[in-house]
Amino acid sequence: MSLLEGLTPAQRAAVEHVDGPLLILAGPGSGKTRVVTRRIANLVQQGIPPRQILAITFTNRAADEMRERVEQLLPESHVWVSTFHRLCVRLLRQYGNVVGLDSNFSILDTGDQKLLVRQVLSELDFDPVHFAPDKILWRISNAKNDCITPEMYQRKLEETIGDHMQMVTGKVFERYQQRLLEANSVDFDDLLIHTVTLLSENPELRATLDARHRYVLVDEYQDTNLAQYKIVAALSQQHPNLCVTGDPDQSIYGWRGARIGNIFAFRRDYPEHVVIPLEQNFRSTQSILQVADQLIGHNQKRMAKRLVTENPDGDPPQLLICPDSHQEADAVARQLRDLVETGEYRWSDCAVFYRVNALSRSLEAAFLRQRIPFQVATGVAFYERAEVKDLLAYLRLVHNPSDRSAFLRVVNSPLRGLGKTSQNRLVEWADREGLTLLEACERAKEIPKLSKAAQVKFPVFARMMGELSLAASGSVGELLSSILDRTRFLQQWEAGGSEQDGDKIANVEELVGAARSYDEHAADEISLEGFLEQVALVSDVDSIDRTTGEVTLMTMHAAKGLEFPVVVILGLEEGLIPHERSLREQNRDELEEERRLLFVGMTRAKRRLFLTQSRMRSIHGRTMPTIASPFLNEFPIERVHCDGDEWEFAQPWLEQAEASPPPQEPQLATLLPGDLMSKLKTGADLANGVTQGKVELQSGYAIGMQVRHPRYGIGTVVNLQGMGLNRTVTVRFVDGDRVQDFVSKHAPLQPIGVG
DNA sequence: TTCCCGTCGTTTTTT
DNA sequence: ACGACGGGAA
Repeated sequence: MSLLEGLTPAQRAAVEHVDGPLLILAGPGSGKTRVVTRRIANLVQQGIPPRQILAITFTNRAADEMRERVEQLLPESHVWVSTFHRLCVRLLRQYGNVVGLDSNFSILDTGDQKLLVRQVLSELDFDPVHFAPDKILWRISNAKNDCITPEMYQRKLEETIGDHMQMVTGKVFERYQQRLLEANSVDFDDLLIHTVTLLSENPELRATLDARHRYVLVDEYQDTNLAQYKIVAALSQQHPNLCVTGDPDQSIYGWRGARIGNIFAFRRDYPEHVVIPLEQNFRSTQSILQVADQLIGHNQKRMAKRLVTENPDGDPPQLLICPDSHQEADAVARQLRDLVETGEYRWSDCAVFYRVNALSRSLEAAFLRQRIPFQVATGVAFYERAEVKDLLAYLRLVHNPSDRSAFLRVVNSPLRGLGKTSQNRLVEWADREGLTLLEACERAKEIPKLSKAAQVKFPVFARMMGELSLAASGSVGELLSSILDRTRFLQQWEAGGSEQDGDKIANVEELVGAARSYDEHAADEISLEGFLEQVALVSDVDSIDRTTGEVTLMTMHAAKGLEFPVVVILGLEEGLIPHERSLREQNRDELEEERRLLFVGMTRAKRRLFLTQSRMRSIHGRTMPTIASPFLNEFPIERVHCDGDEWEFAQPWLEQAEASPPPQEPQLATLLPGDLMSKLKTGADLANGVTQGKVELQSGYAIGMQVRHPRYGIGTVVNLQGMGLNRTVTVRFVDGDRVQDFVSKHAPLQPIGVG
């Protein structure tokens, strides 16, 4: 098969590009993965050694998909496809000593991080109630994303009038970082910033890696933060064969430091670059694309760009309006069931997205009630269970004996009478003597004021840990079971026999199973490192399996990069979409990010798109009336009232608001150099030409008119609202009490006379 | 040292 | 409404 088969001219140009920097501006559904994988295959066909090609993604899922698709085109090619974080782990395992890390460093999860901040707070004598560890951690993480070191943070603090929280954060940051290094540990952000340091402070190493990875590809470039940007730049200096793909309209990670500007800066950074916009959408129907396009058109900071497709019109998107979240969930379940029962869709074709994870609950309940098979994208949940984390901490401690977080997690779990008091004495003494906690255990007798019992038990614990090793066990699975034996781990719950106890035992067994399957998979390259890395770097989205025949439930963030024939987006309400945090203090950028998020959600849909709005929603346990999302005024949509009669009360939130016209010309000229701008405008003009070709029809409906709908049968027009594009016609159908609004321009209604 | 109970805060999104 | 955390009792 030719690599160029079935491609548009733009796609073909991207696939054929070999040397030099390339920016692919890929709108949703534009066949980006297809183009990127074929381009990789083409590089190899042109004689470039696969080992010189490095593709970087954000999620494991994206990496797996890309790797698989490259393998299909080029079996046994072994192109390196990795996430940013894995890439960094790999570099740091090899060269981390330069930044003070031993190759067996541990990766802390958020729970460990929080605990560490708590410890640091207490060491520094700050009140953890007033200075919430979460918030401090958030600030530290933000600083790290911007490559700000503790010293820089402190210096900045001296120059400005920082608030109290900043001062505390500065102090905690410094000590936190020091503690991490002492424990030979890193947090997620460290993986990136240590790599940045590594590359910037070692010119020869940087040059070596630059030469080794001559062809670098970066997916979702609009979501890179400063650290990631620097890593990519460092690998593309002497050999700037850098290909980045992205779409500014799909930038949804600004809140965690992503800089949408990185994609605009590409031209500045690589003046000899080529830009290829992929604007044709192969995924969605016209009518879905139209609403998404109108929505995103309301963003001010944006490149002028239109979405075009040659796909059929399809069914118009609908807004399901429900009295409360319970009925909302039922309505969604019913809607999906209806679609599946037509035989046109399978459960696995359907997905439900929401802004916050909390919204999945009512849906899960409804799906259980109605016996609809579903899976929720929450992979981390398993690794967050206490018993699982404990066992993993044992592994971490075996692998990295200086891992303090792991030590403190397991030293008294299962309970062995080594409580807080004894632990504190141990830690204090170990710090004074400059020993690791395990070393201190062995010399427990020397610790002042330590109870007799603890003086005996600490060394016993240390001896047990000393006897555990991967070498002795042979495999991770075996190592785990010998940990289970030695610690009598399962005895904690075997006596109980309650349901929760059973769950815990089952979780432990599942982890052992995961370890054994890792052992098999890794074959002769079994390492504790490999297994721990695998579990440390999983994310929610990695757990979803498209082959199980189930409806998928996930956040809109997690949905990026996926597509489904049927998509439902829950909770189009102010405070939810857009999220209330983006509404505070008139933060326009955040509001635009919320709009992009909804845009991402909508553009996942191939054929059917449903939005929902519940008129009541309980938040923090209190049930409150909701306000419709302001975004609903930005595109026309059919409204379906999912409760029987309520519609007749002219509730203000039920009325079709005038859709506000999109602002004339998005202003982005300052961010966007002329060349790129003109190319994009051409595409936009083209798209405009297409839409302008359509003639605006007079609606031709009247109240009382009988109409026929291909799906819902015969009904009566009961209301008309709005003008022009947004003219809607409300029909009450004879069958099943259904009342529905149609955008009259698209309504598949056939007048059959006046009743 | 552990366990139980009451109080408090908590919610964005993720590698 | 729910879970985490802290304080007090066993």
